[in-house]
Amino acid sequence: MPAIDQLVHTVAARRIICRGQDDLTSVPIICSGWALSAVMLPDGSRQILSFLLPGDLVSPSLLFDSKPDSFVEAITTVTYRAFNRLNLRQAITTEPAAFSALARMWFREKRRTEELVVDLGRRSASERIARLIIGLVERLQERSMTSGPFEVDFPLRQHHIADATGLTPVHVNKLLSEFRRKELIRLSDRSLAILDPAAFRAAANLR
Amino acid sequence: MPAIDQLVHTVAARRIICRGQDDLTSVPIICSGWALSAVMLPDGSRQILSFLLPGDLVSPSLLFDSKPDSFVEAITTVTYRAFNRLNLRQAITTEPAAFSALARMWFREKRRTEELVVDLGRRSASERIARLIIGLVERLQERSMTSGPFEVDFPLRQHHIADATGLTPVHVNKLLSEFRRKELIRLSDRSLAILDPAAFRAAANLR
DNA sequence: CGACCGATTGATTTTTGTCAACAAAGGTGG
DNA sequence: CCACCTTTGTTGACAAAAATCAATCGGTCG
Repeated sequence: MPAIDQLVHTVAARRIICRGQDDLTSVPIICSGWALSAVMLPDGSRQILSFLLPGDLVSPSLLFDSKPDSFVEAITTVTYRAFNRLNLRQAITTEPAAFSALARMWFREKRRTEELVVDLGRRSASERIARLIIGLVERLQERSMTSGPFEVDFPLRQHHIADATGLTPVHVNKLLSEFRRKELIRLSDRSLAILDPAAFRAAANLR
Repeated sequence: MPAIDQLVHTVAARRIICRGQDDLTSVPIICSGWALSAVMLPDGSRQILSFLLPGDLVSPSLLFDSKPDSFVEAITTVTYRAFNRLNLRQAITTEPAAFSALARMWFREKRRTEELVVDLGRRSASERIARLIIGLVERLQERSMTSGPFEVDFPLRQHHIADATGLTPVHVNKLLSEFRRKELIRLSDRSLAILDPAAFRAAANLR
């Protein structure tokens, strides 16, 4: 990744944006598109830690250090802006506002990661999938990235859902089919609609 | 939890030290004993997020905010020191050394949580248990809390291991029995020894 | 003593993964 | 534009992993 500040970069779908091992001189912020942050295991399987949407800092912790075996990959075509790492770090230590902004981001990320731990540790496969979808829809709503009341563009493949929920793609497929059969959601052609929000939240064990 | 700074508090095993909902005026640091941080689910099951050993700050994020449904519980008798939250926060924003100390703690915690995500999402039950045990032994070694080369005091009950690894106590029991049968570990009377470190690490898929 | 907690074990069920086959969609190079 | 190849989604049969249920037993603590 080039180190030039402020320049907008474009990455095609399925390409890697950065790896934990890279010594990063810049911190990317997503401008458009979806990305994922994941850990690769030696056996070839992987665990997605988070999905990154426009406005997301690519791992706040990258400000300080990198992480082994973790990487960020584009799901759709992604554009991002690279900010100078040292400059950001400087801003954080000198400006209180920047510091608390960072603290808030860290906080949100931490909370999301811990919710993921709870989901993976203590919830059923269908709960995990439903919660993942609802969480993403809520984040898209916050960004006004909706195409209808409960309808959004949804570029994830079933294997993304599998890698995020700790399941196999085949099993994800079967459970999504079941959600469709029960008319809780509609999902086709990269478009998702939650048809029965109340019932779907119930399936996710929310509210 | 009283707000008096620097005072050492004592909590009996199985008692709650603090809850996320509490508006905390102080931040506890464990002086002796083991504690756990966990999330409770409505159905009564729970997910342990981390075990706290002497020297650990009870959730660095408590410096800024609290978290719903998460709580800290004593496993053994625990003593902790309560530090004033605002003072600590002040120190962090004014002293660079304190700031980077906090950043490092945050970092370690983040890394551990993400490793937990990977374990829960992508590893088998026996790998999870072995990794949990090895991680704890390593942390105890760092603190010189060992009673032999690969031997430590180990106050966890099987249900603690179950709640940390997202398994049932019954299943944990069976897998621990298998580790014992294979003579990888010895575990009885709150004492743990890793008899065959190489084989046990292999079971954990480490190194 | 009696109640509870924790560990253990076996039988059985549920959940999830694996394997295999196939079809639709989409991109690529000729 | 077509032929080919890869990716993605789908389905069914079967296997493995883990949960559930149930019973027992030994401590520990009022």
